[in-house]
Amino acid sequence: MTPRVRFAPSPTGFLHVGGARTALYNWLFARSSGGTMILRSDDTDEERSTPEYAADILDSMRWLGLDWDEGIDTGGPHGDYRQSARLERYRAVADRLVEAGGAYYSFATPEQLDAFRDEARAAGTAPSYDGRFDVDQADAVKRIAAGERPTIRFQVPRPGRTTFEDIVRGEVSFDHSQVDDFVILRSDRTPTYHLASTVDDVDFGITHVVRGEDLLSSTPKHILLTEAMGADPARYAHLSLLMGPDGKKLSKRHGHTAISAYRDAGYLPEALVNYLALLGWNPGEDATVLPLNEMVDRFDLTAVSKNPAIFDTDKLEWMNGVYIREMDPAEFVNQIIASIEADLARPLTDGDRARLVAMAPHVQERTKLLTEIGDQVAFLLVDEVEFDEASWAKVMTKPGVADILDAAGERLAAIDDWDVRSIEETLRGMIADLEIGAGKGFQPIRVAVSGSTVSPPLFESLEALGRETTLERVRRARSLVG
RNA sequence: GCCCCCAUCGUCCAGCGGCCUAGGACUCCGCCCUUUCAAGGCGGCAACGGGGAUUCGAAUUCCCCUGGGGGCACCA
Repeated sequence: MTPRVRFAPSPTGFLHVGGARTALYNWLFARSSGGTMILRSDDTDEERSTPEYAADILDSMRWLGLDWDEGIDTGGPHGDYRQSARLERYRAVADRLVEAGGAYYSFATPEQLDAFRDEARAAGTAPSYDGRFDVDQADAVKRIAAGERPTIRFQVPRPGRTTFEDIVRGEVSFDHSQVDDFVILRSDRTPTYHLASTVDDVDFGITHVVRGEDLLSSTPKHILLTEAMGADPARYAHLSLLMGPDGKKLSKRHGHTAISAYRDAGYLPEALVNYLALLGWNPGEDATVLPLNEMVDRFDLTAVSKNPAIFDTDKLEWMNGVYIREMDPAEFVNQIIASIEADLARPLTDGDRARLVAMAPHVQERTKLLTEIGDQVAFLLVDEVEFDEASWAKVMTKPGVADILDAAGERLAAIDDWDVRSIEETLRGMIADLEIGAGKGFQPIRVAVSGSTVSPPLFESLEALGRETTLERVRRARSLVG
């Protein structure tokens, strides 16, 4: 039997890094085992679900390069893969369970339940509801006819115990005294997560449930429900959760955790996916940077780490730099032109484009985030440079700067062919004649043309800038030096 | 409170009874290269939470403690 796995996000929020990692592990498992990847929408919470979140999840999945064989948008043999479209099915399962005696109408009030839980807690026993307020099912029909709206609860066999072999954790066991008679159908006859999710897993033939560890203690419920439906439970693999830098569960408090926020911050999907994969799995042979297709070859669900992992942006940033450097140069140019036009909110002139194209390879080498490119190349696109205060103070107030700028202006003006080679030759000749070092001789020119002590390589920058602009900027800086 | 999971450098991962004076990557710090900044090269700092037990021998097995995480809803 070929594996069938699913990623089943709830459209009550953006796709965040934790969810994306779960999706990725499901995807890697499917692709490495010749299995089927299914994308489902667990949207039974009408209140909190929104179309915007649903769209964000799809967009983010696609952006990351994670596709699916069946599911929302793509369809498949099981019809609609959104739970909101399958409500009748869940009701039918719940009703049949009541008929078969595996579930019961519950009229227990919230007050009763609260009181019971408080007492249990105080007594040091498990606060799991065991049906004690619903012993009498005989008049359930009458009460319903009279207008009461009960929930339907699953009857957990007690005493009892559910034990299963988790693929990443090994044997896990829960005593049924810890498992409450959980609600499967609410009083408004909408299904709870436990019901909808389990029914779908059974109906869709899911063989492996790969999900977050937060669902580990709900697993007995899902196994019990599956068995009550007369089906064989899937294999379960519970992934440890992702934490913030403070060791706490990753949340909005740690800043943006949405995948789309990383896209906007200038990360490459390849880098994000690579980094996420390494959070809890190691491909062996000290491999760190490896593309999705190579991960597929090496992926092994049983080798996934049990430790919770901290989402650490330092390493992600480094990896992003690696992927940027590995990018196809032409693709890099396209990316930066698009992103800079978006920043400037205007189309680039032909001259701007030419300058960017010339500079691109040198920028590509020193970029960690796509979003920082704008600053690096700003000097190529403005009419007049703005001088960074610290840079000016550091180099332009030194003695001899005026002479250096004068000499540079003079010699650069005399160049016949304005290219890197002659620019370098000229300026090196200048510092030799002036008997000064490269640092002392070149930094004033750098600040004059770029506004900062930090810039892409000098000779290449001058070439890209063009003779006129270069000379103009050297003159202006010279006049400001006094 | 009850239950479940986890425990190696600051972080992510190797290690699955002797090969460990614990390895790699990120970060950080030096040095080299160098026109700045990066990149790259070389080097360095840095960890088996504690206590028992098993064993000739434990990072590796078992138990307890401690610590961290998760769950205990008519949310998912």
